[in-house]
Amino acid sequence: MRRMPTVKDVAEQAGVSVGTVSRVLSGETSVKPSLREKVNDAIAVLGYRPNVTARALRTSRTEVIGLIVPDITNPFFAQLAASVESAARERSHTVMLASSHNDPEAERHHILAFLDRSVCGIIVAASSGRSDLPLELPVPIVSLDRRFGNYALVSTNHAQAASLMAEHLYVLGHRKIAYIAGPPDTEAARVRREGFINRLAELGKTAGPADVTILEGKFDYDSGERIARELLSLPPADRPTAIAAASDQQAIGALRAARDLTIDVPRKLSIAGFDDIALAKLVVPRLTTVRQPVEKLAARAVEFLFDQPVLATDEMIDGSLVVRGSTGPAISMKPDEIRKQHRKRPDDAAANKE
Amino acid sequence: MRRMPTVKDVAEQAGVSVGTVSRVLSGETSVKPSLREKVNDAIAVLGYRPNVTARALRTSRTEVIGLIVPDITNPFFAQLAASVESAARERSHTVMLASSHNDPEAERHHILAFLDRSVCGIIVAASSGRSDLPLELPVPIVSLDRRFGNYALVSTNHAQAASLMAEHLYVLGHRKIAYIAGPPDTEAARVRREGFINRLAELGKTAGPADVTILEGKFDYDSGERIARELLSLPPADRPTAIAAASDQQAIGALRAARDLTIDVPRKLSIAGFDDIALAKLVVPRLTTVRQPVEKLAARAVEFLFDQPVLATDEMIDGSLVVRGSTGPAISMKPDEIRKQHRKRPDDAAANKE
DNA sequence: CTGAAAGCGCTTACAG
DNA sequence: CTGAAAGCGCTTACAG
Repeated sequence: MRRMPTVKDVAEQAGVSVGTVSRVLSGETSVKPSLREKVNDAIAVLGYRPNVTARALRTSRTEVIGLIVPDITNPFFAQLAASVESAARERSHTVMLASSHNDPEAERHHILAFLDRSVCGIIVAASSGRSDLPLELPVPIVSLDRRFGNYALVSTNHAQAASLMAEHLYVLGHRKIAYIAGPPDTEAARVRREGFINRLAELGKTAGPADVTILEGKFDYDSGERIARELLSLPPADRPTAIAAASDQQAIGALRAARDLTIDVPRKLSIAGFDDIALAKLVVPRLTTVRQPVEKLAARAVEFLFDQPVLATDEMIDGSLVVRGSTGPAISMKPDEIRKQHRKRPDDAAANKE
Repeated sequence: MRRMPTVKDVAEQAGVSVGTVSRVLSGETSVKPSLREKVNDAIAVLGYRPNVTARALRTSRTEVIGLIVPDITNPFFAQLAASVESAARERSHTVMLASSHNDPEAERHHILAFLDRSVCGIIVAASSGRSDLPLELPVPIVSLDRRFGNYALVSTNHAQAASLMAEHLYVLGHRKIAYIAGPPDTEAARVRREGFINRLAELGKTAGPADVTILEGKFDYDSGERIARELLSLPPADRPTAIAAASDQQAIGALRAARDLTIDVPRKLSIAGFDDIALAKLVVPRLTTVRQPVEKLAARAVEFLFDQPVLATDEMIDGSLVVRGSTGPAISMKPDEIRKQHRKRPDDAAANKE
């Protein structure tokens, strides 16, 4: 519990003024090498570490980035948080992480708390609720994955990514498809959903229309399981042959439901997710999904904070299809029909992994 | 980007001195009600928010708790982090979260960064590597789940919890058991492992010894999958009838391996985990595991910071067995034998869930 | 009960 | 190139 050494201590030890100490600390080139050396020695001897609080007060600038995610318990956001931290570290910035528990009130609270601590920028993956901040912010802010207020958004190209999945299922011969959407008050959920059905509609003109049912839920396991259970308790003739979900968690929940009802995936039912969380390749069968470019997203969001406010435009990064074991040909289709379909879109395979 | 109002602005607006403003802010009772009201009005009018940086500099005290976890991407720690945040919020404290990526160097770095920001206390779930901090800390620090240095530890009673699992498997008739341990440089891994084999040894004296093989891995999915794959590629006669893992992630990896080798769980092989992460009940079959009392752990760790340094003794909280579908009777055992075993420990059922 | 003043540890014009 | 001094926004003895 000793008192920490200050610039004053260092100055005394080195026989210079505090101004000089401060200058070598900030790397000013104008300091005479002999003094610089003395100061550095003193710093080493005393084990001096600058007081960032004092520095922040003086300069009203810190090297910490505030990050808010809707739910740190969601593996996608955990991954995103880890990636943001890495990206920040590369610029030798620290990140303060807060979880809003999908509560706009908590979100607002955290933003204010960050501001109180004079973070140098804020990245927020918005909660589902309608959120807006009245006051003008003194620091750059950017939305990540889910738009917050009207701030610029760095996200996966959800429409493109979702269309990849629509295509995949259509080409496999599915014509009766259920889509488990995310909460409609999130932009990502809306865009994914539109991307999915629009592509399906387009394709419908080429090789026969597909029938798609949309069910809304949250992004979590439980929603997926509950909704899939409902869908699958329909008489077999009315059931979809494929279920696409707006998140891997939902898809894994759906997998669980199919399993409980002893419906064979992918033989009788295809299930696909969105995100490509670590778990996707561990479930049985392994989950076909769309990969979000998490590291790139995180890196761009961090860069955004530094580049502001020159560019304030949204940025989208393409997702990629990852085909694994949970999707397969539609049951009603004969093998040669499938082959025919596939020939129509030979580039599909390029996007696959594993 | 407006200048934020300060105590001085509030003082002017209210027609009092800054000292008085500060006093009403800190809730001092000595302020005359009429002045207090004026000040509160001024605060409201200006939308004043105290500058926590200045306050921290002056008092060298903040209301933020630093939390370091080895890997935020691990669902157990994500859950732990969320719980710590809740507990902190109840005391109107904020938490700064950092992930060490299991790197003692990063861990050290983060602790110093926290200290630089004068957090009021630090909770650390230690990385696997040998970690120690030379300097005396100016704030209380407590280990959570995994001991850091020599600091007091709040953790699940790993020995008790692991013994619960040993018992469960033994009673089911398993006599050839593999244990996937965690990294031996973590205390939790060592204690779980000892708790498991000790209890098995004890039971061995009552109804015949059990043969247990120990394999070491990390706590993650991949380790579990890799180790299980090795184990299960032995000739059937040499295979264990049950695999217990030191984490749910390992167990889920093992489940995956069993599935790939088309070994029926729990018919031919029982698999059990440790933690009870959200996912445990979603895998197929649902995972039998030991639940760690995450909320209680988090709450105690936070309290610890406030009570320090009066008590500096370790605190352990019991875990509980959660029996689901991934464990069953050993294949070699006849049903009536199992029933007999179960009668010996009728209290076992009380711990079960679902 | 309240105001004036010192000081937390820095940084940064301003002189020299 | 370097030192002395002001000041960031608070809190808290110290007077009165």
